[in-house]
Amino acid sequence: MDGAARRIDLPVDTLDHATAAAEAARLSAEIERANRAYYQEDAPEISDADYDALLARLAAIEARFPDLATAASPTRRVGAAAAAGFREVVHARPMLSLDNAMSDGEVREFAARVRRFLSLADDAALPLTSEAKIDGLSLSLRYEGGALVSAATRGDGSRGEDVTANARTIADIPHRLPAGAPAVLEVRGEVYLGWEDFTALNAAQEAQGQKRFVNPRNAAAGSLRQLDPAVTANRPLRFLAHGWGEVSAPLADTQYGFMMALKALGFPVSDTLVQVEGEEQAIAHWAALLARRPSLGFDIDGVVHKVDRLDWQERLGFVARSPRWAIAHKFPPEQALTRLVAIDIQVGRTGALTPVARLAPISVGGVVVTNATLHNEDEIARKDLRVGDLVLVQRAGDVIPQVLCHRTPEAEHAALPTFAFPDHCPECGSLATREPGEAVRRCTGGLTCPAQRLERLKHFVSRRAVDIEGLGGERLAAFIALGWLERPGDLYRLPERETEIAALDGWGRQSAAKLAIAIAARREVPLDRLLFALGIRHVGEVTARDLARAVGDWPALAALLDALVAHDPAPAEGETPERHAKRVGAELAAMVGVAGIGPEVATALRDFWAEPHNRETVADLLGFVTPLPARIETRESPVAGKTLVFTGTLETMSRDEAKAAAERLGARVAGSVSAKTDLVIAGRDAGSKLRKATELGLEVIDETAWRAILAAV
DNA sequence: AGCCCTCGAGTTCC
DNA sequence: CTCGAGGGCT
Repeated sequence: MDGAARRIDLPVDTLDHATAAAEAARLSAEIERANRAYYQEDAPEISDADYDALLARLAAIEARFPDLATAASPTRRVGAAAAAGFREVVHARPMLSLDNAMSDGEVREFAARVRRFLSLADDAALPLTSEAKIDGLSLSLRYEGGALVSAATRGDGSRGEDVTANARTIADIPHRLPAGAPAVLEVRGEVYLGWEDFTALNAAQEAQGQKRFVNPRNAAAGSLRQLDPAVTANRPLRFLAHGWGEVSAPLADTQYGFMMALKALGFPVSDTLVQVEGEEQAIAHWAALLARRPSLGFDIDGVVHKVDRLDWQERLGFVARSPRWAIAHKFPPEQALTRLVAIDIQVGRTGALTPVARLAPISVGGVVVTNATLHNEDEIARKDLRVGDLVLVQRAGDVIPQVLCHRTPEAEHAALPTFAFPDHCPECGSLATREPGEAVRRCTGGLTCPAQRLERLKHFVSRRAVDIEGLGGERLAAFIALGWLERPGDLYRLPERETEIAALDGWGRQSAAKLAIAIAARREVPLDRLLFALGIRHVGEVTARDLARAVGDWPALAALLDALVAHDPAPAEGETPERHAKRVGAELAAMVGVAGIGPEVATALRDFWAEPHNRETVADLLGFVTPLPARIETRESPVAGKTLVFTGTLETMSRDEAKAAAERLGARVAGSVSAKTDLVIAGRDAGSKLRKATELGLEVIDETAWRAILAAV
């Protein structure tokens, strides 16, 4: 940003035509350069604010001298593209990630899990497919009536970026499918760059005085996310299909058959794809590909094994964000030795003091690593890490660097001082303590600690919480320093200061207006997100969602919280404080009555609400924000919203499968029978739970009736 | 009481 | 992604 922001701009209306033309040319060049840095190298050279300022200045000049506004001007091209940006695409079927296996043993466990879930014998045949896992980026191609209509990146799995124009420039991707293709077909695969093409691309980049790409994966990512498809067209990107999303008519009844059908339709399919009889052959294939890795010509980071039968895939379904019927069998990660230069302490939003290793820069698996988390004080002690040590570093799952151990010669290591973990917060100086039995040491400063205050606000605006765009850590910190921001409600007061913000260093009128819009867009927030955003201890995304769905809306939640605070029984005769806390915790959990919320979480909820300061913060926030009632799944099934209990042995499906099926139908599955149970499914040899259900007069059905419910939906 | 699984919290790279 | 903790099952 050198010069750009500091340059003193003359008012546009005082410029003569020649000066304006010169400045417009200079601005255009500067914007083009920034564009290249941002889009092609994924390495922005100037801040968004500075970029906005350049663009705004150029637009102002062009507005006064329209003849300077050529068709090629960045205000046209970038402006148009930026307005559209990359459109968001909602995936018809979510794009999931895969569970990882780091060893042969974990692949065998995967196979055992699958057999158990399907109620197969331990030695039953389990046909799998196995193929190399390419280190590129996932792409979903949607064809309607045989024509490519959209191409989207994975994004967060449910929503990705529309890169259709760029995908059309990739030679491996068919624009039209032959007759006979399904009316709707979503093909998923990987976009990547081969080693030779990567080397050539970097040579070309260097020849043009541009930055080299770090690795083929980043180069492919940067190339696909070009705003100008012409640039993508010049990059030799390749594509390999490995799966599918929505399909109007099934193409086969096995994974392998489906992939062959895609091949017949013109999609490139990996020549490493094979059908195997079971996990042992899959493991052998993994070993063979590890040996072939150096001669493949492109990066792979493991092998993917999938259950071949599609009817089994369907039964297995999904857990959290990954399918139960596939596993990524990773290759051993690359390791490297480097020097531990320092250990810094970071303070998180809960006050947790986290040690971070500062490392002498070292290339591991194609990326230069300089930092790595050390988790906590015990971890440092366990590995006996000392500043000055030579340490072994690897990138776990090829992403996050970790320090494995030190490899310093003993005499040298012994001479280094042991690391003394601070007992005071490095940010605010407050005492930092450890709860008995806990691994983390926490700053006790609470909101008086500037680090905690900032981290809590960062959490509030983060994508998974309230999701206010354009507010990063630095901007938040600046607002806090100005005294404009202390608690979440203050965020909604920022738009009142729009003109003041526009005048700040690094801001412009456009960026300030954009911020005001982003904030205004979040005056209605789904209750679950809002609850998560409050940052109550132990209440993360999932718990917040479960709780919000259970209570429904904000008044109901507030009533529950009030009731928790009101529940304050005195200790019984001779009851120790620990026992008392435990008993009350259990009582609170029972009051909440939501699966997954036990004594600890219930107590955290009460403690949060018992704090007058927190209630004020929430009241202040609700002056601006309307919580949207959590939408309750009202699926068309007879068990939606009901609590089910399975008992006895099910003959045709495992307990896990039954539970997953019930949850798909919107039911909740509990472990024990109580008055809250709506329906009991009794299998063979049902015992005490069935007796209790009969005593309580609950509805009880057998497995046949249960299957009928499943079949009816 | 002990085990397994899920969830929460913190972090890295770009 | 990993580790630790909480919750629920056996």
